[in-house]
Amino acid sequence: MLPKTKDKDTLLILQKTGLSKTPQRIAVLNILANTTVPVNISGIRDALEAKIRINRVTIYRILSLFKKHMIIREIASTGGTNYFELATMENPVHPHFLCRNCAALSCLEPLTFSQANQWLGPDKDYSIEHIEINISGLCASCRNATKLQKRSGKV
Amino acid sequence: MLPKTKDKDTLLILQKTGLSKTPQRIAVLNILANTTVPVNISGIRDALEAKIRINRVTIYRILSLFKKHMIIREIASTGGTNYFELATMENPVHPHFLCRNCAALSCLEPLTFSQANQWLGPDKDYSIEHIEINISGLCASCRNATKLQKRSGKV
DNA sequence: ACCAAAAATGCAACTTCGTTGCAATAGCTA
DNA sequence: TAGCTATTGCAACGAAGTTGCATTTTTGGT
Repeated sequence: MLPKTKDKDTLLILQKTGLSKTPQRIAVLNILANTTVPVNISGIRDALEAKIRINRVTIYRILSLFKKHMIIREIASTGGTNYFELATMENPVHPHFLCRNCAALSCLEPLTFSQANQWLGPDKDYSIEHIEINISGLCASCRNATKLQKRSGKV
Repeated sequence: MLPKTKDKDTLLILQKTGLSKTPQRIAVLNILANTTVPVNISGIRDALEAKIRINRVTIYRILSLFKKHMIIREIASTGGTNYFELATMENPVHPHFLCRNCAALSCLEPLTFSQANQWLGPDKDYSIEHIEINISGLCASCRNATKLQKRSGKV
């Protein structure tokens, strides 16, 4: 994942995004910036517990705010617990590896599809058992609906 | 997804897997076999409501049983609601498209990584905004731990 | 530095989700 | 069909996530 980020940098992220610099937001962002692996909500709560008094509702609100502003990415995983990671230019979208035994989620090297073939080569340090590809965006009908709305001036 | 499956076929699936043919299991399997898109739990509950009296706990148990026996696959999606689809040889692992507007999940053609490059070509019927790749299996340390356990005869 | 407006947080309550233990019921085999 | 075993239903529980509202904190202008 990312190299360790200084607290100063996380303040900059908030500033650039135009979000107010509250202690809670800084704390959450610091956790995401200084972890080597993506963290899920309970991991974030645990990490915060030692550092700051924060309501669990606030964590949810901060995470969805960060996600909305694309400061962080959410990583889906079967079983319901999703993970979060910092979304910076130095940390582009990349595959993840979820161990079915210890449930640890680790980051793999970013790869283009053309690289993927050779990348999925012989002996990697994981036993790959399942590859899941999820693509999202707008389906045809929603895209058309959006266009129509724009034409007619609706929001 | 799959072509419509006859009720007879779903009975065969249970039989081949060695699971008892209860009305509840047949009903759940029929829903998964006769949908054109993957369904999430609430979709399954809605579809079942009209057909059979079934406890919600039973649905969870049946789904995890089916998953354990690899009759179905679980598809992760950000936001927490996961989807399920039939896992047959005619329906191999394939990418999915999640519309961020209507939340409909549809199936894309199965593709090898080497095909992916050209497949992600110019005008598709989706606006692709995000590609998520999740790979799972065993990480190095868990794999080694498993080996050690096997050697020493532990389960 | 201070003050007012706006924004963010905390709190309480609520809904939904998923799980577990146990009793009742239904499926399977002889 | 009788009896054993597996499955389902039920009740209860804990965790997850959301919402409305009161309180506190940021922010920006003076």
